[in-house]
Amino acid sequence: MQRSPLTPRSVIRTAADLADARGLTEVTLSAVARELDVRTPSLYGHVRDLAALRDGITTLALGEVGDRASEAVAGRAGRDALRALCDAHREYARAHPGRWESLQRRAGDAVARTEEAARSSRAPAAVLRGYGIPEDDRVHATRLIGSFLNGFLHLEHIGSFAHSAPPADDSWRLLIDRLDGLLAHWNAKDEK
Amino acid sequence: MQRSPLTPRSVIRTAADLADARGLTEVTLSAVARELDVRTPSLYGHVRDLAALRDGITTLALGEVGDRASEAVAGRAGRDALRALCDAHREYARAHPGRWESLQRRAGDAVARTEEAARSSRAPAAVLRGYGIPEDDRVHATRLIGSFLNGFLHLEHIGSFAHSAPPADDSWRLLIDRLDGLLAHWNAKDEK
DNA sequence: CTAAATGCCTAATACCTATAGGCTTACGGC
DNA sequence: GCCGTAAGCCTATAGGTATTAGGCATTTAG
Repeated sequence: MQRSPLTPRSVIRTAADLADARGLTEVTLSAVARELDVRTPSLYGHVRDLAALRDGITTLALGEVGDRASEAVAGRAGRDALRALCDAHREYARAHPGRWESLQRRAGDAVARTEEAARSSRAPAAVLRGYGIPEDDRVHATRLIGSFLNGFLHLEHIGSFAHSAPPADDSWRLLIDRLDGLLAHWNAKDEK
Repeated sequence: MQRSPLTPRSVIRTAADLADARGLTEVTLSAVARELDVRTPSLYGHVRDLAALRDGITTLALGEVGDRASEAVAGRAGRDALRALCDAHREYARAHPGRWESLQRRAGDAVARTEEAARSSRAPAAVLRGYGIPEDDRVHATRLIGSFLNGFLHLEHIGSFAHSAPPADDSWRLLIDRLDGLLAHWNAKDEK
């Protein structure tokens, strides 16, 4: 039987799919090798080690989520853009729980220097540009959105909202609009 | 040499300390056993398995952070209380990185039903009580604070803020005050 | 004083990562 | 067309991990 040849890309893709299907902790070289119908040591020709495989998943996810966010934000501004940005992340987290998990770990230094990492920060920056926030405060606002997005989705993912009413969905809509208000009146607040 | 006897508590404490010292992923039954100068299988008399050990760390951390938050919040209100709550969490995350990490995982169902879990939700509730937020919106505001706190500290922990100026500290102060403003004018916003 | 229970131990199994070294196949220079 | 080489898989092996089974000594209870 013909097997499609192994490549770093195909190995990492398989690992990412496995992560989505069974959780990031189930991603082992053994499991990936089984999936590819290959012996474990054969993978070492394509990825340096397990850490590199995980960093690969992280980089892949970073690029994917960045792309989707950029697409979602394109052509929108203000509240619409903010909602689209947040929803894009949330949908990605739902559709690809394992890939999302891979974004929640401390990755190798190399990951931060990838083109994917740079790409993933463009959408939030674009959204904020529409709010007229002073240059100096932009980074803080970026961190606010990042923190909220990350925190909410993470808490939702680990089930923190699961056992209390109302559904997380309600909070999601409401809080995004509150954040929109905060960003829209960022400067006004100073005058109080 | 006299060894202090093993108990579920002492095993979990040792595991938690190990997590703080070397990271949660380094917490293995082997490592804990080495630390306690005991053979690995001996631990099974005190913890069911590795998952239970991890859940034990999570429960311990939940209780500790909840206590510190409650202490910090006691006798304060409004912005002071919010700052104290946030700082208590941040200081705990810094002093006990491994225990903090243990709060970021999907824990067993049993953890959510512990007394510690209930205790840990009291401080945020107390803080919000001071803001005059309508009953129905309390839970959303709680989730906002939880999301921000969790997200910010998590991103800081994995190093997301490390390679861009200004220091995370600046954003921390500023964003907490912004959130205070948002909470303080929670109702006013409706009338815009 | 003895029997049971407690609490640690050794032994064994089944995975896992990782390295070393061998076999097969395709391909380019001659 | 032949042969050396390199790519890409393989087997074998070492060492670390969780977990279970069963043994032995010491403490505790009757």
